[in-house]
Amino acid sequence: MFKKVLVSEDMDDINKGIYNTLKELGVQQIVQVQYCDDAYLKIKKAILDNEPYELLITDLSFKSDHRAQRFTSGDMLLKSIKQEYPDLKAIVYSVEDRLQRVRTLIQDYKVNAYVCKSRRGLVELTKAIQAILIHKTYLSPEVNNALKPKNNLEIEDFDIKLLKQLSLGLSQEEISNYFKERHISPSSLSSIEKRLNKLRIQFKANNAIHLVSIVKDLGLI
Amino acid sequence: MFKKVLVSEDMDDINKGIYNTLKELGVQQIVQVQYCDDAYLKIKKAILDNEPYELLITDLSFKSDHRAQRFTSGDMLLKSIKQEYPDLKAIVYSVEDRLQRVRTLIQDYKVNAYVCKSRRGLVELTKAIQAILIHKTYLSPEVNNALKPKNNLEIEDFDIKLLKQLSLGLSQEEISNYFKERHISPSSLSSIEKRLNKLRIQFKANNAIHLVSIVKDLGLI
DNA sequence: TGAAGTCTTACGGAATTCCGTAAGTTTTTT
DNA sequence: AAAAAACTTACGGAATTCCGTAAGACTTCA
Repeated sequence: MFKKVLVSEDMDDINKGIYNTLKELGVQQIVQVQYCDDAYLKIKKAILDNEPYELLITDLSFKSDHRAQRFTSGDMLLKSIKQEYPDLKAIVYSVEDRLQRVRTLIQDYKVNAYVCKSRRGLVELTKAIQAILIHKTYLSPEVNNALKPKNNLEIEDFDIKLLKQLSLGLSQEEISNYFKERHISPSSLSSIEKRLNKLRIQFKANNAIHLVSIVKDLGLI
Repeated sequence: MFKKVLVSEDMDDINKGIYNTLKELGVQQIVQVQYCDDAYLKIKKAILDNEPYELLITDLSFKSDHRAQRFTSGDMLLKSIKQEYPDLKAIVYSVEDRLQRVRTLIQDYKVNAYVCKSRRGLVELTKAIQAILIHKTYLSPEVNNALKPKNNLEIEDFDIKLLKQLSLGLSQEEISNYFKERHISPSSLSSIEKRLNKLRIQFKANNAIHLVSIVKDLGLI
């Protein structure tokens, strides 16, 4: 378990929750700040003192007040920190769930986990920490599909249905009608084509026959 | 076991073998004739006497001699007999192994078994009799595929190769070239098409995709 | 809200498959 | 050796699939 953790979060009550969670996880040294600038300075200082933080947990949005700040948001803090100290693990803990923002943080800033503040937020935070301990990134369920569309195969239930009917000998037009009858969307011939084309690319199949052959071997249908 | 059996066969030594075999099987009454005409008359007579034969075993080819005959071959005899008395069981016991002739006898004349005279001919004959007793038709191994091409799968090595390449994503034209390179015949696009069409019909597949799906499920490829 | 992105649908042309017909070859049968 | 059957190949048109473009609806983003 991490020994020294920095928490950057301006809301007192939330800070309390995080603190308790970290204590329960066995974190010995927990430092909390309410401004991003403070977080930045503490991280710098700790490194100079040769007692670096192992993990940063930060919110994204901070209420602005009379104090003028260099970093007004968690994004900016993370960008700088991760550039200077790529090895420092970082978790975003925020209500923000816009997928593109999540994507930027994970892919560009190399944040290690993204946890949405929600009813189960602290549980998710625990999972995130445990994931990072074994060098994995973690996304709470609300934003779990932020990365998938780009990289991975996002084989939906729909795709399985589609491939299944295809393997049963229906033509693309018949599948279209089949879906229309059952009010499964999308159902147009054009969409069927498009989806199959996507699947062909994903599975590196030369044609529909090859595609069905591959997914049968994979046990998908 | 059959009680009353008629054997129509013009070679003495073979007659002897059949006789012994039938005796061993427990057939009580065995009548042997050397002309098809005699066989026909005996069958007629027995029915009139209300003591009909239960089984006819006949050769196909008979040496012609001075006696003019109405039926010069077993085929003709069987055709007439089966037309008049469809219930009388009949076994052809012949050296003939041309598949088409076998097919005609079984499918058109409704002969119950076809046994090739060979080294193991009498063993096969025994099997045939036992099969007929449980109302099954029997074909000795030499001609066992006489019926299969029509009904069943006569899946050749070629077909497997073809289906395999198809499942690997090659177009029919690519398969054609693939076969040409490897001197596998037939290799023309037209032949590939024709063969696949035959396979589709055999496996009741709607299209090539369906076909590959089916043969994969069957474990053929 | 306006802009950007995604999803669904439509359309058209090229490529491929599907299917019947038929000619030329080879094998089988008589 | 001639006839019949089966096999291979070719050809042409219809149907289907493949593939790029694009418009309209909806969602997400700033």
